[in-house]
Amino acid sequence: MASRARQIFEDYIRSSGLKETAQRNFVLDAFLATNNHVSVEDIHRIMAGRNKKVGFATVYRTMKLIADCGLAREVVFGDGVSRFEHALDRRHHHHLICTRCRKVIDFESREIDEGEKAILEKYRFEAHSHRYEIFGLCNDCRKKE
Amino acid sequence: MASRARQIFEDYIRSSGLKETAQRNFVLDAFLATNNHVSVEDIHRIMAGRNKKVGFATVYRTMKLIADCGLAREVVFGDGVSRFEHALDRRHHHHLICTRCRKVIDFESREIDEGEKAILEKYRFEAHSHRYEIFGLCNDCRKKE
DNA sequence: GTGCATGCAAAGCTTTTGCAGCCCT
DNA sequence: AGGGCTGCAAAAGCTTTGCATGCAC
Repeated sequence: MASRARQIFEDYIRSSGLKETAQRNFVLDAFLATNNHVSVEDIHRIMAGRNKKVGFATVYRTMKLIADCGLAREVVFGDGVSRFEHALDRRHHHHLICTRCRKVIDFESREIDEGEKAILEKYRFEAHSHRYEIFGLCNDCRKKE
Repeated sequence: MASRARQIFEDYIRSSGLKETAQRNFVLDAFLATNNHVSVEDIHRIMAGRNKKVGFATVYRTMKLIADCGLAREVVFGDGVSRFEHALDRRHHHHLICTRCRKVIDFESREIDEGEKAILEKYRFEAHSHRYEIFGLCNDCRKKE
C-alpha cells in the first residue's frame, strides 16, 4: 500500500507539472512510516534519524502536497500544532485524545453520524468538514491513577 | 444576569487574594456585552470603542481569570485564534461554523450525546471535555451561492 | 508600605514567505 | 537552458513573559 501511495503522489506531482525531488520523496516516506497524527516536527525528526535532513520549510510545503493529493488529512487538536493523519483508504472518523499520555484513539459512530445528519437538516447547513474530539483519560491512564 | 456574573468574578478575585482593578472590570464588561465567540482582539476593540484602552497582555491575563471562574469557556476553531464563549448557565453545546460569513451556530443533540456515551463506554475513556465542530455553509450563504 | 497589576516591549512558537543558488526535466 | 525547488533566514501572527512603574489593599 505504501507503493500505491507513492504512485498516487508521483501521479499528482507529474499531472500538476511539478517536479519529483529527493526531498519530497523523503518526506513522503517518513510520513508513510508513521501510524498516526504526526506533526511537521515529527516528520523532520524521523528524517533526521535517517540522515535525511530536509529544511522545515520544505516539510511544510511537501506535507501540503501530500494532503492535496488525498494521502493525508490535516488535524488540529487545539494545542497550536498542526498534525497529519493518513487519509488513503481511511474512513472518516473522530478522536479520543488522552491528555495524560497523548495517545489518540480513532473512533466511528453510526449514532453520532445520524445525529449530525439531523442537525444539518434542522439548520439547513451544508457540511464540508467536521471534527469531533473528546479529551480525557484513556483506559490505561485511568488504571494508573 | 450580568450583575450575577460580576458578583461571581468579584468573589473569585477576592477569594483568590487578587485585586479588583478598573482594567479587569472593563474586560469583564466588554465580554459580558458580547453574544458569542469573541477573540481577545474583539474584546480589545470593544473597549477601544468605549475609550477604555487596556493593553493586550492584560486582556489575555484577564480572560484567563474569567475562564477560571467559570464565566467563559475557551473555544478553538482551528484558525490560530483563541475565542471565548459565555459559560454561565450555558449548557454544553457544539458548533456549526460557516466558512463564508464566519457565523457560528450553537447546537445540541441528544442523539450525539448518546452516541458519545456509547463510545466512551466502549473504549473505557473518561471524558473531561469535548468539542464537535462542523464547517461548511450556513443556510443564508447557501442561498447566496 | 507591600505586593500584585499594568503596559510596553521583547521573546516564544508555529508557520509562511523572500530570495539566491541549485537541480530536475 | 529554464523554471521550479530547496534551504536559510527573516517575517508574520498570536500569545506569553520580563520588568519598571503604578495602584489596590
